[in-house]
Amino acid sequence: MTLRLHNSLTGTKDEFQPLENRHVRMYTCGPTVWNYAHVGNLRAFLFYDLVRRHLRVSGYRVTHVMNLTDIDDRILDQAMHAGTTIAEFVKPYAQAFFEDMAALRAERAEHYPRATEHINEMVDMISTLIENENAYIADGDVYFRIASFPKYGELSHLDRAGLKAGARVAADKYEKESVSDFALWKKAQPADERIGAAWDAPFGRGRPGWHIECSAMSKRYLGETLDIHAGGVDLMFPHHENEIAQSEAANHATFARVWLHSEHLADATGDKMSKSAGSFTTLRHLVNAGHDPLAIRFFLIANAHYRSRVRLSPEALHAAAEQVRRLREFADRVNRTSPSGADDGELARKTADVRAAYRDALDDDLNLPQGVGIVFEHIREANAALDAGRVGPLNQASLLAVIDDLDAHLDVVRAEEPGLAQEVERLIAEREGARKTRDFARADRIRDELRARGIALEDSKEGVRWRRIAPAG
RNA sequence: GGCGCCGUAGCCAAGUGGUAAGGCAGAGGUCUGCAAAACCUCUAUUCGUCGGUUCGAUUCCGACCGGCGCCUCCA
Repeated sequence: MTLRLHNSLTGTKDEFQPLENRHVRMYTCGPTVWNYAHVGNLRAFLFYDLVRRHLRVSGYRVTHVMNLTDIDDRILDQAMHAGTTIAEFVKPYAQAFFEDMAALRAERAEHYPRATEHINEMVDMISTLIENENAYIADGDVYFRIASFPKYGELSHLDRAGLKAGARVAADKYEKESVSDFALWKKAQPADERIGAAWDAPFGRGRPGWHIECSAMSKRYLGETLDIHAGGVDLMFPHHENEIAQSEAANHATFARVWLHSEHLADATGDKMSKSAGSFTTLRHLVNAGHDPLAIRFFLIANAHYRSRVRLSPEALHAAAEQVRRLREFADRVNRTSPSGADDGELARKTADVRAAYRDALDDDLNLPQGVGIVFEHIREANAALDAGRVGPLNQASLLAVIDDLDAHLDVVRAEEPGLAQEVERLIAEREGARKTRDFARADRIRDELRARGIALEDSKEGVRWRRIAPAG
């Protein structure tokens, strides 16, 4: 099967074909660094990670750009209150974003452009739009003239005539020609100067509107036409719609050929997780509550398909952690096996089928949950074969390949575990001594102590194994 | 009001016009000094409700009930 992706523009799963052979240009909407990212944001970012990983697995070279929005109204407000410049205010949150991404094992994008470092590109694009009469200046602000772009609304399939009258459309504060026209540039206010949020431009000193950064920066790093543009569903309108209008009006070229949108993460009550609504959870919250970042990663990308809503719950997180544990357990076991007998032909055939089915699941609009199910089913059979000693050298190699296939997307199995503390080794040896003298009370006491500290012991024919678990209690 | 999504076992969840993957939780068993891990068995005659199309529908169509999203802060 070839890769098919659900394109929001067409509303169907379409066969994916980049413009340039074997090379994909992808732009994804990154964080606005005005606060810590919440796990809903992180779900979208890990979705981008899944896309790029599967593209690479599929043999493409990927140039992936993810922006950091380091100027917007919220940042201005917060910096103003904090009495700092926007650059200073944003710093810890930008750093936290990269820390979160690393903790969740997201691959790094090729570029992480920041809005404030690309003011020139934005000014150039706005100038072009003004020249083309797609934009106009009104009292020092610059607006995009939606009436000049007939395709407007094509992505979100919104009929502007049907918009709820007055819904969240602020009363005309400026001299806009139409309420739907959106700001490309906002005139500098005296307070903006104090916090480093104003720049010179031919059309007046000010700061960029929200949408223009993505149009300008994607062009700078990826050219006029993107193969893939991704983001959360809530960005479809107006953000992505506005990006299309700006870019296509300025460049006279298709902006993005495939649009991917990931669904929301809901909070425990089932409502959308949202900062403004006050109900959101950060990665830090979950980690402090004892959740393993890798279990969180699994939950966010493999518990449900990216286009369906998921509800964050302790039960779901626990189930994810158990699945990660089971995968690691299996990989470890296959690694430890020293195959003695001949290969099992039936097992070999099934393993090959599973690898193909897994690949097909991912090719079908990145259906990782289905892929995971396919692999787990095989793990049960493989474990049974392992129990029966029916695993030969080729079987072993192909079982490891199944795990590698899965881990190319999941990346939770090979992630290294912390080293074994010398004290733990000493305690294990001590317990072995006790067991040899059949002093089981002492042996059990040592095992219980380790368990309380998050180390589980397992006795097997090959010796004592240990692994990290959530500390008891 | 406009546009759209969802409703599958106790929980999470995949899925197909031909008779329900997988995981978690739970019960019993094998193995073990006891455990753990692993495996085996069991846990939805049924996919929100009611109609329709069809030889056959969870899957297509319609209505209804329930939950949710977007309609210029938002991943």
